[in-house]
Amino acid sequence: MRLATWNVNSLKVRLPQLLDWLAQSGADVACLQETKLEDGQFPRAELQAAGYAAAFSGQKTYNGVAIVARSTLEDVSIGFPQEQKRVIAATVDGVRVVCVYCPNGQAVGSDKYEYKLQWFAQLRAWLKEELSRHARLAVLGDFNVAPEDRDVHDPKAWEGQVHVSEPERAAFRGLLELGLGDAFRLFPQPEKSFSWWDYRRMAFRRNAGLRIDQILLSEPLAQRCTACTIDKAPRRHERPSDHTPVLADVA
DNA sequence: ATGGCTACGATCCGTAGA
Repeated sequence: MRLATWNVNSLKVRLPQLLDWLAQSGADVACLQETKLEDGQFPRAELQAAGYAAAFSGQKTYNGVAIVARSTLEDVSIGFPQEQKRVIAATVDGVRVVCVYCPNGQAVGSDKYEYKLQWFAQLRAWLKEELSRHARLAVLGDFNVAPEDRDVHDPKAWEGQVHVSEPERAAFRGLLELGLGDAFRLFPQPEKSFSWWDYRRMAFRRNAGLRIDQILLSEPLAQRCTACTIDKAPRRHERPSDHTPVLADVA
């Protein structure tokens, strides 16, 4: 089973790229973030024609998450109560799939930063509950945290900044402490592997990025995980998302 | 010096992202 996550930064703009990528990547399940679409605008028919069912929770302009899958999506849940549409979960082929779009946090010390830390505490509590019911659980998404310095192109320049600050990293580790593993770090990886690059200053060409999109696997899934990779190809397209997909294979 | 892109929904600039 091939699981994937991709912050598409507007599904309306990126739908053609998503359909191409689904056909090429072999993804069985794809978690999408920043769809920026109300549910009535979700391109259900286009995805269905491509062979994917979908569960989605969206809003206009901001946020919005979706899970698309070749198999049936069962027991769909929109996660913990919230105005911002950032969490959706479904069971696919016996795997509990949780799609998250964690808050950005804007700047350390801002109201949005405090919201981000509180949000992670809520997510942790909610995931703990989900894990008690689902041994085979995967959390995929844009966590907006680079867990370690090796996930940052220039750790010195980023030191203490939002996405790498110690409280954010502690919040991320708090999720791992529930018994989840960062699939990407289960395997040897190339140095300077990132999943996001700023649109400005030719950041992608300079590989000035962050690894802020992750796939977390519960122990039974981590033991069966055979690969985890970042697919940089979509970031090279015309009009790309600033994020690129991350994939994990689970036997 | 603190911007630089991109998407969006509002107007022809502001907000947000990371």
